[in-house]
Amino acid sequence: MIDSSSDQTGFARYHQLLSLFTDSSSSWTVEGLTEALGRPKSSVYRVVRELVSAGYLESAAGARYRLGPAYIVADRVISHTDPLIVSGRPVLQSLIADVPLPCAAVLARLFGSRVVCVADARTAGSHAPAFERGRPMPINYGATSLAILAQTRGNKRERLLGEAGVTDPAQRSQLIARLNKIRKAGIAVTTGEVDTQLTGWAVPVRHRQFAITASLSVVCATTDITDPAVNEITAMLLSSAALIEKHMQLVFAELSQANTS
Amino acid sequence: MIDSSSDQTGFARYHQLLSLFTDSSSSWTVEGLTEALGRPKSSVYRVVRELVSAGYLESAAGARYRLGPAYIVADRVISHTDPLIVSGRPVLQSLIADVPLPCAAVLARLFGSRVVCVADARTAGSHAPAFERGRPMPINYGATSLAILAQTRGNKRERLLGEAGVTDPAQRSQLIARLNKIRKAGIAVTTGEVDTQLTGWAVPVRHRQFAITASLSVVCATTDITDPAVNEITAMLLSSAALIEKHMQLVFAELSQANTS
DNA sequence: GCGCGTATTCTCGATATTTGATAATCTAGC
DNA sequence: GCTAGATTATCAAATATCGAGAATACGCGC
Repeated sequence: MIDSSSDQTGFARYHQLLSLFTDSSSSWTVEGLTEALGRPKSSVYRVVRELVSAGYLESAAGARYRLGPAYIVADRVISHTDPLIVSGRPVLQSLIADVPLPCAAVLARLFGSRVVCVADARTAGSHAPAFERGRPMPINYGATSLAILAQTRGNKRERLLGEAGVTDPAQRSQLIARLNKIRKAGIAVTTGEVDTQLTGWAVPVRHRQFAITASLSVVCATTDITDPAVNEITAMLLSSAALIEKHMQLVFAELSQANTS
Repeated sequence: MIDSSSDQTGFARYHQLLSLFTDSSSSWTVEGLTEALGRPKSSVYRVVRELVSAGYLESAAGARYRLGPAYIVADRVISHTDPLIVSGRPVLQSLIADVPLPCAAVLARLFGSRVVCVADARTAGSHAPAFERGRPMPINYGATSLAILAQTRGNKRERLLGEAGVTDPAQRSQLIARLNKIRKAGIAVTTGEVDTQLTGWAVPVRHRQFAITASLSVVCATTDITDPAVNEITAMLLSSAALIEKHMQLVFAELSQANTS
């Protein structure tokens, strides 16, 4: 497979190669990379060597390469410093503790034209939802994604819908109607859209100055749900999201002060 | 601060900038980067823009930038596919469940001239050890690091000692004597070397074909320790390490088969 | 809304870097 | 030790980067 569409200059040269490493293709030989990128072996070797010495790749068994520990290190820096994650993590913990069912809590945000979970937590007996930390998911279904998409408008939303492949006009207007409802209700609820057995509730999480567009969700087995539990979940989600936003505001205020001093 | 020592070519140009983002300096303005890198604003802007569009950086409040979600996504790929992590994670869980004290378990490996934890687990009542996932630690003290350093020899060890700043001859020979003892004993034990209140036990974890040099540790509060617990911990560590190595061998066999078919 | 100061992108010729075919070297397995 | 495959070195041509300065976009206060 030869990718001749985009050019091979600047960071894209490295990014294209690194993007090839996925769950299903987690290690590559130089020969494989050569074919996938459509470039000569000597060039691929040079790029690989540079990435290895920076820790972004490392050599594995059988003349293969895989992603290196630099990512683990950077991920920790993010986990410790990202305002959304730092503000959200403790709230996720208390949220799953307070929900009266086995459940998972998910804090997710936009990444390009997809949604990625940045922090999650689960009670002991719960099922793992498809939204797990670091896994990019489609933006156009599932409560977690819809709660994010519902916050967008105008050009940005158009771009997202286009990149998500929502082209059919009927499908498109149906989705937009759904998003409007979600925006009005302040909460998104979906059953079996992402995980067949699970139901998700999601509310928006925002911070204007940080330019954060995110969502907070609770996911439970559909068969476990009771009416009083739904009421509790809804209330807890809303207050938890408010708590996260408030905490982000604190972080922001500290940062502003640090900047001026 | 101007860094004019190493050149600004190839991936290093991006890596140097990305390396500036740490726990204590998790967001930068372009002006700050300009000073830190000693390059003109227009060049820094270009590099930043490229990294933002790849998701390696993102813009934050107050004209600042921080590490982007690409790292979170890549970290998940590693967590799901790295043979050491995949083989080690379940073992860490059963290890902390079986140790009769509140404790943490740490799976760590070399990264450059430092040691990085790649997976950890803790029982409820335990203290968090300094070795946490993704945090680079010195190679020349603490059971976790020493168990790794003790596996090295010759030039590689020399390089590591040099880069760790072990230059004083007395200090150096003392360390080497320690490493030899550890290698003979098959286990490293240190008390209060990294965390003042904690004691760590660490055993080597290896895989020849994967070129993996790692260690598996248990860390407990020093005051909790009892003689029978020490015996149990030692035995469990050794059998757990063997289990991880065995599982990695399985992964390796599968991979080999996949390659030839 | 309007204007202002700052943040960011654009422009473009000189210059350093990347490129890639090939040769040389290293390495692991036998 | 030998051999096949993996990796690095070489070098002139092609190309991207560099950086100063101009132009534009953006956000905030009025």
